[in-house]
Parts: sequence; structure tokens; C-alpha cells
Amino acid sequence: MKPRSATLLDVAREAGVSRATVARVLSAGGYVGEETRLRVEEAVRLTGYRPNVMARSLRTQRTYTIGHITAEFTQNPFFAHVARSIEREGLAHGYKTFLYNQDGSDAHERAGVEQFIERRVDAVIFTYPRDPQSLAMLRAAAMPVVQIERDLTADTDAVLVDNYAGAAAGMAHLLQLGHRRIAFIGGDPDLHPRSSRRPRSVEEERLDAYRDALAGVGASIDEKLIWLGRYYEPDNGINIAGYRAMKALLELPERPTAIFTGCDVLAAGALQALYEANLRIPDDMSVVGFDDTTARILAPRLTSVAQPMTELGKTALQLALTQIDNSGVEPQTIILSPHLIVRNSTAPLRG
Amino acid sequence: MKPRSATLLDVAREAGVSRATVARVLSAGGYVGEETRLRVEEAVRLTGYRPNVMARSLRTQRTYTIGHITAEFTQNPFFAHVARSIEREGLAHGYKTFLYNQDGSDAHERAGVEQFIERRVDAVIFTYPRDPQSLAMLRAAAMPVVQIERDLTADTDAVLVDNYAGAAAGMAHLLQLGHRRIAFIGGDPDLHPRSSRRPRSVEEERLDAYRDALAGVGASIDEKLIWLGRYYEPDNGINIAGYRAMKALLELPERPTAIFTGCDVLAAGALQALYEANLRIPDDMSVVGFDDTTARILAPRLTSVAQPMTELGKTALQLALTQIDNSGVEPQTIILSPHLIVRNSTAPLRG
DNA sequence: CATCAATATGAGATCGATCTCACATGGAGT
DNA sequence: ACTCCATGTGAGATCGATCTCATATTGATG
Repeated sequence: MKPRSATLLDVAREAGVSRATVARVLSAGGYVGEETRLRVEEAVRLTGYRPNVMARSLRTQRTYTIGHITAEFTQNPFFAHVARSIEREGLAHGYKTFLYNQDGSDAHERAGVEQFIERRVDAVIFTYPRDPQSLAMLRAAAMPVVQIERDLTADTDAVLVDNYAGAAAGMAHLLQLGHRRIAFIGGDPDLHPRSSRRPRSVEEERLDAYRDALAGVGASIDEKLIWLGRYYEPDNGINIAGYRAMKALLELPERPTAIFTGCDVLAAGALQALYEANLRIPDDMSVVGFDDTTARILAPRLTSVAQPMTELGKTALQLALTQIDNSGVEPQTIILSPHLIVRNSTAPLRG
Repeated sequence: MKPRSATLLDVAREAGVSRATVARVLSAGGYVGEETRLRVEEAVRLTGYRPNVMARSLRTQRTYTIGHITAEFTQNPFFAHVARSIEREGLAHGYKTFLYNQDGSDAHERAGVEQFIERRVDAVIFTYPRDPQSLAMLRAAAMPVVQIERDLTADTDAVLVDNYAGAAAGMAHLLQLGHRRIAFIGGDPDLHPRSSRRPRSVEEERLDAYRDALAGVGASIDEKLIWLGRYYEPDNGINIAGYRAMKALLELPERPTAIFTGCDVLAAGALQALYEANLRIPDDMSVVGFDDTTARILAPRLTSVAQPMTELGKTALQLALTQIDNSGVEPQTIILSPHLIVRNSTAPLRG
């Protein structure tokens, strides 16, 4: 049998005072005599008392808990890093995080929202929300919501990344190295939703930057160099899209000299195809990744557009806290900037 | 102001019955008239009632929550996969998981334990517990504990992996391919703790298998081919140990023909060094990884000893549930088997 | 028709911490 | 001496769901 752990009442009895007095000592509110305080503190030690967060939450209507609904963090380290950042920043403010994987399904996502409502989390953060209805449920329950890298509805806080600027920086780098025949391997533009405030999806923004960059230097755009597909294949769970796209690109009569990818995971697939074809990087081909997740462990280490993953999580949590402490403030949108990290996968155009 | 969400009382009033009756309908326990049941269900719909898990937990002394303390899941996908598996299996049984990173510190780990005690989780699962004192705190609080891949103290459930067998399988593969001059790149043997039931650390078990395998075919063991180091360098947060070890091995007068690594992350570093040296894999060198985490995204795709990551998490959760439902049962230790996955990084010895 | 069991419902205690309010004490100020 | 206020403490309500126990009604049974 589980020995019931000590409660406030046990401490009170031990110290010979009332529960109210013990509560005052522990929450440091109200007047307490010096001698009494010491007796209570001693009693806390003797009984091994630990507050029951359930009981406290019931009374105070605050759970000091944040719900985080994320996309599959085992498939893309991006999500793991953001989750970690939220957890870390939350702890620094006394909050624990409930992590929930939406598992690529609207229904799962809504199930997660139900969970969080029932557990009365103080706020919900979404990394890549899918279903506007999920957000509507939370609105109905008057719970603060923060969206990361999405803007499904305009009535919540959001932390976005300037994907256009990120892709532009990557492209500028390649162009400066002299490349003009640059391929684009990106994700499905329709995979990620658009909104009134953000008419272009994440993928489209990156592709826009690609086109604009080429146009900016007067280079022609060859549609055969643009490959858009799903990041993950459901059948084997890993990225094979980048591999397939690269294979196809290598069979073109006129190969590209550089590749810009919309994601490190795609870039990893491309590298595998390049390795099989016995091409050296960056000598025979320059490759730029996006996200800077697996970029550092690949061979060669990848030049990549780094997303501010830690910043994203941290900012999201801070927005959530602001909403919690200050219910009803105007929803904010914060846009963060990615930056290019140059490593060993890009080099000047030869010849 | 936050509109207080509907409570049992609201539903009761709406349906014109008592709270007890509503509770009976919702928990499907006890007698309820058919007509009353319908009225209550309608009232639940009308009021948008959602149970308050805090209140329920306070009364039932069950939170339907599992605490999971893990090592840094952003640094090694192994931890992310295990965490995901626990989350998934927990949800299937009505449990939510609190994930907590021990951040490589005993003090952090203990802080996590305190959190979990205060939040009254029903059980705590550790992926790589560090500090026996953490376990002692939980024992004092009479909370079920499951250790994954560790056996710090013998008085809790544990799910282990047969590392010796895994390493043996990897070595057998290389030996069968004709390799005899095989290097070993592994983690610090003292990094992971030993215990009375498990006198050899995880790293030592793998190294033991390496030595025994070579001895088994009458090959000599060259200590210059054995490199043990820390998996992660604190300064840059990524694995550089595998890279450095490989560099050194390549400078030996008599190079190895194959490399056995204790972790995919180490193998990734080794691949980077091999890439720089312009060696082809598996033609010039065979490489075997461990864990099967990043093995599939590297170039070439890595032959690796796969840990049963999903199985580990699932089994741990099930052990936890057994303890919860059946307090006081004898602690169990379950040992799972890894298995070798052959991909494109190993080939027969040339010449 | 009396009795008993099955069915149906409600009143009120309970889980543990917090918070309001009442009350008691003592010293300062007039 | 009397008021006033700062200080110190306790009684009891409260948060929302669950659970025990009491009570009421119905139908079956001998």
C-alpha cells in the first residue's frame, strides 16, 4: 500500500499551528511570527512534506503547465529543438510542459487539444498547427494559444520565421560563388497551409526567393530544375524524396552545378544520391540545406540556412506567459530571421 | 476575464438532477434511468462540459500521468525515439507523459524528480538515470520507477538491451566479410554507471564483445585501434569525437580495414573524416554503426546494430502500468535484443 | 399482502491547498 | 483611557469530481 504522503495538515499538527499558518509560511504571504516560522519549517523537514500540485491547481485555477502540440520530432530534429527550447524556457518560469505529437492527423491534433483542455493547461503552443478547428476549441475554452511557424488564424499569438529572407540568403551565397544553374529541391507547397495574413505557404516563400534571386541576376529559370515533393514517405518513414529528386536531376542532359534544398533532411537524401554517383562535394556540386539540423553531422558538413529554433521556442513561451498573466492583450506576431551558416558543401563554380 | 468553464454542477442543474447522477452517467457506474441518462448527455452537450482532471485526480489519487526523465533528446535521436514510444504507448492506455531533460546533471535530474513528486505522477520512467539519490527519493515517495538501459539500483523495474550480443553481431558481420584489422571507436566506459547486477558498463559490454570476437577467430588485438572518448563535446554541442578518432586511425602506419563504432553519432563523425580523406565506403573501408538512429540518412546508408527503441519505451511503460495497478509486485528486469541491419557501408575485404 | 431485491436518485463528506474573514494582542498616538 | 493600526493566528468556505450511505420506488416472489 502506498503510504499517503504528508499534507499541510500533518505539517500543521507537527508544528502545533493551523493549516493557514503553514500556508502563510510556505507561500511567504501575510504575517508570521519568527518563532512560528522556524517551527513550521522544521515540521516541513520532519514530515518530508511536498505540496500537492493537484490540490493547489484546483484552488488557484492555475496549473503551471503548458501544452505543446508538435509535429513528429523523431523525423525532423527541428521539432525536437523547438520542443526542448520551450521546455527549458518554461522551467525557468516554473512551468512544466506537456508534449503531444499530432501524428500527422487533424483528429489526433484535436484529441491533444481535448487532453489539454481537460488538464487545464495554462496555455497551448503549437509547432505547426494543422486544423483551424483545434484553435477554435481553445478559443471557446478561452485558453491562450501561440502558433509557431504558422498563422492558421489571425486571432492568436504567432512566432514566424522569415523564410523568404532565409532562402534569399542561401541563394545569394550560391550566386555569389558564380552558380547560375541551380536546382531547387523543396517540400510540397500545399502541405503547409496559407492564411490571409500569410498568403504564401512556407514552401512557397522559399521557392519565391529562389525564383526572385535567379531573376535578380538575369538568369533564366528552368522548371526542370525545380522538384517539389513530400518530405517524408509514409512507407519507410525516412526521407527518400531528396534522394529521388537528386537522382532525377543527375540524369538531366545539362546538370545543375548547385542545389538549394528546403530542408536538411531533403539535403541528406540528395547527398546519398550524389555519393552513389561518385560526385565530390563541393567540387562537383554545391549543396545548401535549410534548418541547420542534421547539417553538422553529414559528410561534408553542410552549408545551411539556420532557423532560430531556440529563439522560436523561447519567444513562443514568453508570448504564452504574457497572455496568461495579462489575459486579453492584443495578439502579437513576431517574425524572426534565419541566417546562413557556411560550411564545407559550397564552393565557387569551377571553370 | 476567463469564463469559468462548465462544471458537474452546471450540467446537473441543466439536466435537473444531482451531481451524483451526472457522475454516474459519465463514469458509467451504478444505476441510471434511461430517460435521465439521455437528459444528462444532452446537458453535457449543451454546456460544453469537460471534466476537470485536477479535481478528479485530487479525489482519486490518480493523475493518469507518467513522468519521463531522459537524456538530451536533441543530441541523440535514440532518446527522441524512446520518448516518443513511451508517449504513444501511454496515450493508448489513457496516460499523458511529462517529459523532462536531465540536462546532463545530477542536480537537474533530482529537480525533475521533485517536480514529478509534487505533480503526483503515477510512475516515473528514466531513460539513463544518473543519480541513485533520484531513485531513492522516489522510493521514499513510494512511486513506481522503471529504468531504461540502466540498472543503477536493483529495486526497480528495468528494461535493458543486450549490448554484448549487439556488438557481437556487428563484429561477426565484419569478420565474416574477411576483416581482421578492425578498429573500435566507442564512448567513455566510465561515462555510464555499473551496478552489482551489471558489473560492466554499456560501453564495456560493447568493447568486451569486440575483444572476444577478435580473439574468437584468433586475431590479435591491437590496442592502438581502440579509441574511447566522450560522445559529445560540450563546446560545440556536436559529436567531434568520432571525427578525431578516425583522423588518428588514418594516420597509423597500418590502417584498419573496418571500423566498428559504439554509436551512429560517432560513426557520422568518422564518415566526415573518411570523406575528407577521400576514401570510398565501403570500398576502402567498412563501417558499422550502433543504435540505428542517423544510419539511414548518412551517405552511404550505414550498416548498424539497431536498438529496439520502440520496444524499449513500450515495455517500460507496460512495466510502469503493472506497478501502478498492482503495487508491490516484485521488480522485473527485461532484456531486449538488438539486431544488425546491413546496408551499404560494409563490404568484403579486398585483395 | 408482506417481504426482499433490484433499480434509481440525492445529500453530504472527502481529497489538499488557498483565501477570506474574524479575532486577538500589543504598542503608538492623542 | 481610548482609539487606531500593525502584527499574528485560526476557523471555515472553496475549488470540482468522486464515493459512500441513505432513501425512495418498483416489481417479483412466496
